[in-house]
Amino acid sequence: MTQQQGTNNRDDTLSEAFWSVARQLRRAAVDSLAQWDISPSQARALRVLAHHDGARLSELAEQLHIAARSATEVVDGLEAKGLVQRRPDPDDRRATLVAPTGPGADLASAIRTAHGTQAERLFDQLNATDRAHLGRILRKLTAEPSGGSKHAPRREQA
Amino acid sequence: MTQQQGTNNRDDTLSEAFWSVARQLRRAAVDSLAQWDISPSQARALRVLAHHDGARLSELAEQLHIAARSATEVVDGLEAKGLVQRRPDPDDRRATLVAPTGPGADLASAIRTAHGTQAERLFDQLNATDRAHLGRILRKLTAEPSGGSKHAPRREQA
DNA sequence: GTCATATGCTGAGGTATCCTCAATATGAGG
DNA sequence: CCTCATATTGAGGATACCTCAGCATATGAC
Repeated sequence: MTQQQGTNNRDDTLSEAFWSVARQLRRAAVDSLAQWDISPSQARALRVLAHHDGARLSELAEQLHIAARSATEVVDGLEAKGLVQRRPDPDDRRATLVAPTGPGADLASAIRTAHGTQAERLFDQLNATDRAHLGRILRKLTAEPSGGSKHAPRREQA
Repeated sequence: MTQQQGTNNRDDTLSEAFWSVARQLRRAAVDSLAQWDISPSQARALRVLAHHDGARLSELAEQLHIAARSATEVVDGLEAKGLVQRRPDPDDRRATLVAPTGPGADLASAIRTAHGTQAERLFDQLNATDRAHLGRILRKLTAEPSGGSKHAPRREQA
């Protein structure tokens, strides 16, 4: 159904290209984060936590667009390294607040200072205009999934 | 303190945004490919194979920007579903040619016809201009930066 | 106060992609 | 034949996600 031909032949590679870049990005991230013995997803979580200076696991999950369970996992890793600390939320005893420790905060800024991982370097080859475009477009895409997906980490289950 | 205004650190979220979109893309792909019982990476490989109508494993790996070993794995999966077939390369007995079977080719076109998985739909919310921008930018990024290290064999262990 | 029900976290277990390292087989050139 | 490069794969692992079930707590209804 549908006959969106005409512009079809080339742009079917949009997601292909996207994946290629994603792979590169991942490799670059792994590579440059190796010196701190931290994984990309941990670094991302740490960044969020450092920025908010403490957040609930559920908030973290939401920020990262991952399932709550996955946030637990990431935080486990960070806590094991002593970079963050869990503490009970005084306002809700079900909840757990996670905040960077001293070393965690230091590492967060170290990473930030090092230009947010060399991964960002990948984007340095773009000029300002392109970076702006990319940022704008990506933000447009993240805005909303457009259409209900059953896999989304949303509580939309009957 | 040091004022880091020069390069405008607002773009420190570029890779963040990128990851978010990548995640969405993955979910959308998994979702829409589920009806054919095929995974995203298998679909990608199948597409490449259908396009070339038979390629060596190593060629496939190169096309997909993955390690040869990983290509073996993907092909294993496709072969198990009867979508592709291995056969010895008549020109080089070390090599294996992989080509889509009848059903495999059919599926490849089905997927293509269905607008290359709903994953592409994600990009439909962009107008033509933005899609063009995105495509151009992504291609610029995939064009292997000056880094030179293409995730090649690195047996560097001190 | 006591339910029912919603919410927050995590244990258990699973999937998808990718990787490196070390065989094994073959090809190519001395 | 020997040596070196190349093609594929077995073995084993890492990362980053997920769902489902279970428990603790919160909250609103009665």
